[in-house]
Amino acid sequence: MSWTDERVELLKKLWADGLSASQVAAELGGVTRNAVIGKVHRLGLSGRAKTTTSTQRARRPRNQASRPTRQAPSNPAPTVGATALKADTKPQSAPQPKVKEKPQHDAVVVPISKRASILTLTENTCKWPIGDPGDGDFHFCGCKSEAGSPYCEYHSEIAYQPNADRRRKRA
DNA sequence: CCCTGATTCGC
DNA sequence: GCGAATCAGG
Repeated sequence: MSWTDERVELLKKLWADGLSASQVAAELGGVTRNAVIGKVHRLGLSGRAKTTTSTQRARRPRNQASRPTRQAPSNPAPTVGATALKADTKPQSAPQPKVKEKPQHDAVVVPISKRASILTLTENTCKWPIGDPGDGDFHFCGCKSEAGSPYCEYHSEIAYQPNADRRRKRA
């Protein structure tokens, strides 16, 4: 994937918009965050606002040339539907409503939607829709989602909530 | 451990 | 020029 002008434009736009390199990479598709960062640097727009402008990082000392030939990780191709939000309920491990409440630290915070756009969604971002589709204010949760789940911790519970009354007289 | 960007270097 | 590897900080 070469950097076309449009690609670069979008890159700059997203970068300037405050999106992280990984976000931009996920949006662009076909590129890793490293590629994005590299490109950003080459373009000369590093450090848009504030970054780890502290220490000088550690420059490559040397002897890194001995790198095995493993630069082809075969792109797994992201599956972020950039058009329709298909309900890919694919709980491979059967989402059993376990009662093992795990009070780790704090309560599950949620109402903090990152206003994630359809493009910023990745494999590990909560795809919980917020707002009305079609409405300009429609967005997604965007929080960190559990591995294998399209939603974050909070929304997963809602999504996989066991039916309340299933004693519907089934034929 | 997850993420972030930064830098260097082989291609 | 490009991007992986690696680093370093949060």
